Parts: sequence; C-alpha cells; structure tokens
Amino acid sequence: MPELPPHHPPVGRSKPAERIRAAGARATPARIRVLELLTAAASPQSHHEIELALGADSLDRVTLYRVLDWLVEAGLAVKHVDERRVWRFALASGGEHGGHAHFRCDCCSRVYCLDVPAPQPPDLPRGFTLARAELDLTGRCAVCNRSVK
Amino acid sequence: MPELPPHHPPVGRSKPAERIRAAGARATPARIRVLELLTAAASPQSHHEIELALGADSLDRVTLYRVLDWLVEAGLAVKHVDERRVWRFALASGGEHGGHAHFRCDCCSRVYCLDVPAPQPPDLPRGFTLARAELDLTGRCAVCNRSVK
DNA sequence: TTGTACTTGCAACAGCGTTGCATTTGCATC
DNA sequence: GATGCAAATGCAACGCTGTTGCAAGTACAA
Ligand SMILES: [Mn+2]
Ligand SMILES: [Mn+2]
Ligand SMILES: [Zn+2]
Ligand SMILES: [Zn+2]
Repeated sequence: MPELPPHHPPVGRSKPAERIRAAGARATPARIRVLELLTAAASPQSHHEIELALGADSLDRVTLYRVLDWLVEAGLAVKHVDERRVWRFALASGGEHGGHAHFRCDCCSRVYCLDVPAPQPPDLPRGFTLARAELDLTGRCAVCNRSVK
Repeated sequence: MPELPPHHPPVGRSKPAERIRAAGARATPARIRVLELLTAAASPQSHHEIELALGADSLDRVTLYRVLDWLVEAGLAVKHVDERRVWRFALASGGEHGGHAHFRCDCCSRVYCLDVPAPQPPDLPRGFTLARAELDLTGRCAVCNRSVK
C-alpha cells in the first residue's frame, strides 16, 4: 500500500475514509459507500434512490437513515425536503451544491443544478437568525415536458 | 335575507360559498369553513393547525385532507412542504401569499410572511417550464431565539 | 491481541397522508 | 316544497417515510 503523499489534499476533497475520520467517527463501509455515492451524484439523492444505487447488497434501511443523518450532523452533507415530502441529500456547501440554485420537477421529482447564483440574503426582522437562503424553482423538466407533449 | 347588491365584488374577493360554486363545486360547510379560515390566516397553515382551529366540532381528518386538496386543484389555494415534511396551505396567488417571501423556523416550524419581494425568475434550460420561483429562507425565529437565549 | 465504545441490524412503532366503500347531502329539476 | 342523483362525507384500513429500543457485531486505540 502506497504511502500518503507529503501534502494531503484539502479536507473537502480527501478520500471518503479520511474525511469521515477527520470528522471524528469510524470509517465504516456503510459511511464510506454512501459518501462516495453522494460525491459522485449529479443531484441530491433520496434515501430510496441511494438504496437502489447500493444494489442488492444494500445496507439495512435504518442504517442508511442513520448514516445519512450522521453525514448531515458532521457537516459533510445537507438535506432538504423535496415536493414529495422526501428528504434529499447532497454533499455540503464546501462540496457541490452550495453556490447555485436548484430546479425541482413537480412531475418526476428530479433535482437539477442550475447556473443561477444563490440569492442575496435579505434583512430579517429583529430577533431572527438566518441559516439558509435558497432560490427554490419548481415546474416541469424537459424530460417530462417531452413525454406529455 | 337581504338581496345581493347590484354589483358583485370581484370573484377573488367574493364570499367563500360563491367562490366555491364559481369553481364548479358544491358549497359545503366543510369547504366554506376551511376557505374562511385560510382567508383569515396570517401565514400558511398545516392540516394539524387547521384541525385545531376548527375546534371540537372538527371535520373528519380525511375530509379535511380532501377539502384542502380540492382547494388546491381548484386553484383557490397553494400547498408547500415545510422543513418538517408537512404540507402547508395558503390562499392562492391572487390571494395573500403570492408576492412576498417566507421565513420558516427550523425550530418551531412556524412560517412568517416577510416584506421581501418575490425573486426575479431566472432563465431556465431549454424545455423546462417554471411553475413557481420562491425565495426560501430558514433559520430560527425570534420566539425560539428568545427561549434558548 | 484485547477491550470497549461506537455501529449495525432487526423489530416494532409513529406521523402524515391516501384509498375503498357505504352513507349522507347539496342542489338542479320538477 | 318534494324528488333524484352525483358529489361529498365519515370511517376503517392501509402505505410510505422516517424513528426508537435493544441485542449483536466491529473499528480502532492501546
Ligand atoms: Mn446543485
Ligand atoms: Mn405570506
Ligand atoms: Zn421531470
Ligand atoms: Zn421558531
């Protein structure tokens, strides 16, 4: 097994196992596989989509929920509800989906990353604290529009 | 019972029963009460909140779901999921909550109407059609911030 | 290699919403 | 005002997404 190179890549880009240990937890197969999968994903993934992607030798349902929750707690992932009341998970801001807007298809529920910058956070009433400001776009995607032409 | 005045008010503002019949359905007590309630509501309401507001002589749970769904189908209301994966209902765009942004508290899940104009809808990729563009703000509200001081 | 706290898997559960079906009711028509 | 019927309701059973409790297994520090 090769030595680590003298200079590690930045944490946000290091290997899954390292990133998990850096967050103070054990690098288990479950966490590694899920983190790899989210890293490769082109859009936010639902629990169900991840289960399918993991294939036959999937994790236990509950374990997957716990892995996903841990990734969020650890700051490695973010989760949002989609218009079907399902959580969708993506790498956290340092990762992929922090700086741009997303489009959610009402019909197929797919999520698309757009080349639209995140909106300017507005002033809030006294006493409020902002965690997140997102431009939320919904409608029908090209795929669905074609099939109902 | 007094006669109708010679000029009706515009449909969007007429009495609940009229608005319901104008949408081609029967003006039942269930629909009238729920529509009145949404008209008076200061922010988008969940199924549960509406049940509580209706009080002891509430509707059947399922009937309330069906009334709410009908209101949406008929274009009289809009529904969105909140961060707890619960549907929230508000009068449709002609109504109250079309022209401004909302703040959702991650802690208590309340929805606040803000004095921030709705965002400019951006250009979408070819083949996509936009149904809704919303500025989605989340964080902690003043009430929750006070109680955890 | 060993010990232990952290993870996992399984079963049971909970919340929110939906479906099927028998009964009731708004309202168009007479 | 009475009549008839499609539309709306109430109730029970169900489904999907996510959670909790607990015994068994495992990563990794020592
Ligand atoms: Mn994205
Ligand atoms: Mn509003
Ligand atoms: Zn689509
Ligand atoms: Zn709050």
